[in-house]
Amino acid sequence: MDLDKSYFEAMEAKIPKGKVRTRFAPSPTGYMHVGNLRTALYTWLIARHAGGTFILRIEDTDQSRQVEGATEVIYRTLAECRLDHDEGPDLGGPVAPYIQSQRRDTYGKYAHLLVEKGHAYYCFCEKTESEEDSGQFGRADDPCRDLDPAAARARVEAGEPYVVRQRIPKEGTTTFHDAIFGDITVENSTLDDQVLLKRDGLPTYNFANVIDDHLMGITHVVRGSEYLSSAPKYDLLYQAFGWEVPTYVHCSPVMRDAQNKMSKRHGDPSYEDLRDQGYLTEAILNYVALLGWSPRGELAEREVFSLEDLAQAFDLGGMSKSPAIFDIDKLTHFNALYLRAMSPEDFARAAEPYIRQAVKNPAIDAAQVTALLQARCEKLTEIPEKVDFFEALPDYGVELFTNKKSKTDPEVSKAMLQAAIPMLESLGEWSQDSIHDGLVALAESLGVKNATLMWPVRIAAAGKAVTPGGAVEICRILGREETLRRIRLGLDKLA
RNA sequence: GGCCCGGUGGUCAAGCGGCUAAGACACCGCCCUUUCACGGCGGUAACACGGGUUCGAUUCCCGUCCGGGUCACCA
Repeated sequence: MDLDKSYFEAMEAKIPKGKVRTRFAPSPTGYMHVGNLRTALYTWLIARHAGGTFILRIEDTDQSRQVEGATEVIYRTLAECRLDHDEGPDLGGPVAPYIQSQRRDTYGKYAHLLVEKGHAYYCFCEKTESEEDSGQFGRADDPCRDLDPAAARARVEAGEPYVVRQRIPKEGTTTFHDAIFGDITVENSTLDDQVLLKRDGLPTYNFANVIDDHLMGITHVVRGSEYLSSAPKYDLLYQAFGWEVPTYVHCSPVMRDAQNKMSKRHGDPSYEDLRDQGYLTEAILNYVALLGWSPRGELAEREVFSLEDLAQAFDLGGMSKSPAIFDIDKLTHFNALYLRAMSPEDFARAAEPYIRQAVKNPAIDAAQVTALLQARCEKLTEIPEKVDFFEALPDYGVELFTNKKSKTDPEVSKAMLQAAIPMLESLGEWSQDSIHDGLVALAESLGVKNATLMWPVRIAAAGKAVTPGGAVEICRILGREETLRRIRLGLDKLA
């Protein structure tokens, strides 16, 4: 083993100091689920709130689980969500490389260093079945633990396969601190001599994490609470190296229901799935931020936060210890809020493609349609089905002409439509106001309520019971000719 | 099963020894109205249970129950 002191000194020298540094460290699975996104968001928020540095690190130490195009999904998602990183595989940085598979030598060196220090040992056992039959204790009494160091080193140098295991004290307790869970103390006897360096020379997740977080100068380690129980072993590792322990921030999981986490396996949506379902990135981030974190003090009642607002308001004290169930209805509500908050121009730009998906006829003015839609849709993807009647009159039944509230039935409707035709034909200009005034005046002269006339006109014009906009808007958009054609068609049905 | 963590309405949650226990989503009414929405107003609905500590517990402690996590040469 060459334990070149200067190597470690050089590594230490590169570590940036004095600023908050956080890292999002996904393993490339090709799927960015909501829990992942939330972890990335919180990690980013901690950095930005403090004016610190946000780092992207790819954890690909599992040779058997590589997924094609997986890192692209990560880059894409972070970029779309505007969770920009300052250092990473693509950008480089002072502590490059940022891909674990490219840091292999480093882990090996530190593993051997730890053996040298006596806090780890070489293990030549085939597999770890001994844990099974060691009774009460989850930990094996690994025979290699007490091998003579010199003898063990000789076997390693002779090329015998080995793993490096952490030497956990048999006695005593270890207490570690988490920013949201507080102090947690465990008996060392419940901790096992975990593998640090695998037989293939690559580090385990736990080891690589500690090494990288230290060497990259990470000050806040944000991760899922499933790592809570391995955290004491991390502290022991930091102690063994004589390193400063970073602040741990363990996040409770995002659940699909009371007992299951969100997962790809269950078909739960990833960020990109949600986006494809018509959810706005800002709405997703806003909602996800509030799943497990809530503002406190005077902000306690506020729910709408832009990314910038979040960066300013975010604090670890507002984080929840218990799991949160993902509620698509509430996300939908946020989406509707964001849709309505858009300027009419922005909304029109976003909505037009969806309108054109259903309405090809260039005579239909998409801009006029979007104006009707803004207060009426929760997701952009529901637009096509709402506006398809502009393209083609649906085949509808006469029962639609019956509405008890506006006192209309087929008989009344027939009279209304018959009266409407000459009026609409003689209208000077075809505008919102002229149609509206004409119809209202007609209702008055006929001695009926506006609704009694409007209902059949709208039904005849649209061919469906529920429409965005009323009779006037629909007629205006359809144009005089098409409106009259549809009303005559309605009359045919009523004949 | 051992160890660790958690437990306020269906959901997200505020609360951090004294409150008629916020707010939001969903749901249900009413108003507005040219259908549906939007908007406005109102309503149903919660401190898991049992012991302590205390003048006083949702809040602090213990136990029970329930839920989650973890016990890999996966992350």
